[in-house]
Amino acid sequence: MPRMCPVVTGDTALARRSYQNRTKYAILLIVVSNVLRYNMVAALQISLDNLRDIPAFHALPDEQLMSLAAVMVRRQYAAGHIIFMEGDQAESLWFVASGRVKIIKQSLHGRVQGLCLMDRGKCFGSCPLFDMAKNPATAQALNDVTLFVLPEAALEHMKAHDPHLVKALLHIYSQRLEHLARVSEVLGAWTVPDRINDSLLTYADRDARDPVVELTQEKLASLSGTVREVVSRHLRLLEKAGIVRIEPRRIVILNIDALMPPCACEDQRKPA
Amino acid sequence: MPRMCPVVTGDTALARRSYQNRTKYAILLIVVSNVLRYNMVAALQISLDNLRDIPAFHALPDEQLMSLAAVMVRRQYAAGHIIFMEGDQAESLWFVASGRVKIIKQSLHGRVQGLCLMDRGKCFGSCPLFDMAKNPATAQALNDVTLFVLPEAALEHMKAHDPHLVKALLHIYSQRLEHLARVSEVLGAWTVPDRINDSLLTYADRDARDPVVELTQEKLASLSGTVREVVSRHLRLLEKAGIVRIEPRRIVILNIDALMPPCACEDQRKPA
DNA sequence: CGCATGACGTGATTTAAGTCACATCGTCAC
DNA sequence: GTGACGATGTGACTTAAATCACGTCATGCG
Repeated sequence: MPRMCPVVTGDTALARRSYQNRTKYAILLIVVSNVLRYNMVAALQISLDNLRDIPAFHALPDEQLMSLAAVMVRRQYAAGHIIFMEGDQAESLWFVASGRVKIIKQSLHGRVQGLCLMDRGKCFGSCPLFDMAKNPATAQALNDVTLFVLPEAALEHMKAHDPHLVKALLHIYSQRLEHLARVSEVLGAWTVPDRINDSLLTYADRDARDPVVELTQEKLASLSGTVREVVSRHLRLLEKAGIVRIEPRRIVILNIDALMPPCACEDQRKPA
Repeated sequence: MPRMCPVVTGDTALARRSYQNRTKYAILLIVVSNVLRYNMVAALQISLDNLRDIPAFHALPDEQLMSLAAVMVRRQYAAGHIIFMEGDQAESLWFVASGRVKIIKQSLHGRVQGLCLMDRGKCFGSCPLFDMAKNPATAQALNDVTLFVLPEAALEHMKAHDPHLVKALLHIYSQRLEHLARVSEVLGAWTVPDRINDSLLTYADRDARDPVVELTQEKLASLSGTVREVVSRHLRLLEKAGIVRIEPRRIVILNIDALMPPCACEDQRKPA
């Protein structure tokens, strides 16, 4: 049977040992991760400036920020740790202060489908906001990450007393909905190379003049719904065409226009 | 270049004439549909009983129902008509009174990826609820359909005055989010036959003892992210195995357990 | 330093699944 | 009845992309 694939993270060693037993290893890793997730490093106070860094809170008056700071908690996770799992009881709303968090779905066969990445300022963990009982997906720290946590109880209180803020959060989730719809389309209707290009664009850090994607090829593959080897080969093609430069654990985009999705360009097939 | 595919609806004739020109026909159809969508048949009053049929409104006191009935509008669309298009200005919240509506994403190449079906009682058109500017996907009448429309203005009013109802609606969208996350996983990590089975389960009408899927193979293919021929072949296999019975425009499920997703059954590969 | 480990490159092979090209049925309109 | 058209069945072919099996190259560490 086909389509078995990379395990949660860092599976090179496992892969080297055994391909047949991947499933078992996957299950194992999930269990291990479940333990790791309580392994946070610290829980400290949060300053107002910290909160102002988060777009949703940016325009809030100081008094509201202070009440938020009083109930929110700072947590840190090491790279690879599972923050919450799909199917878990939904507890709180999470904000990324630094680092990146990967939102994934894992089919029990061990295959991982990345849904999106959350970086600085983004919030995730939709569930309590919607009265959702269980998390719809898994969140994993991509690198070392600092999160601010808004516990469910506080959120409940906010829903009743601060509709304005709730509205801002809902807006964020509208984008989430849109993004997921897009992922579905891309996975269903695009070719794999197009999907890889799209992921490059989506996850590029565009601050610099040469945008950079700080991801291993493994993780890029998961976000594109494919496997490492294919990503590797496709990137090599792009590099030969002068569109990207491959560096360890990162890809530098040299010609961003060349990656633009096939929609834009009417027809990339031979015109004749 | 591969992966070109079924056009919006009823493309058999087109397909017969020309495979090469599909793209052009697809674009054409989209334009045509854009005209058709204003072609609703009637706009009539709505009774309280009509509203009570919708789960979200079920527990509402009469007075609230009456105020809803005052602002909501009934519309009817013929099979195949586009109700709204991806990218359109989001105008209102829609409820399905009868018939079924298909939510789709169309990549400009003419390929259609079905996201979900909405049947009686479901609501769609998330957007105004979230302050979303544009529709994230397209809605098309699958068969003749009657819809109740809650215009944006009324919704705006409701958001301020009836938090309880808004909460109920948000809950619906939490399920939407969950469903989309699932679609993404399924498209990215499952094999095509599994995806078809999953679609059969998802869209079966389970009221009868033998559940029935009232869909053409074409539409089933779109919902599964594949093409008609593959669906046809796979269904034939299922029929030979005694799991379904194929009838024109519908599939009768005889052994629903046999369709259950691969997750459930630990391992469907040979145990040795 | 050696060795484990994790990231990446690549050829060979396999196969799932899309594409093409017709054929077969109903049924509905005229 | 007889086209027309829409839904479906199917064989033959093609190919994108996954899998397998290694090899290379860094980096960290006892």
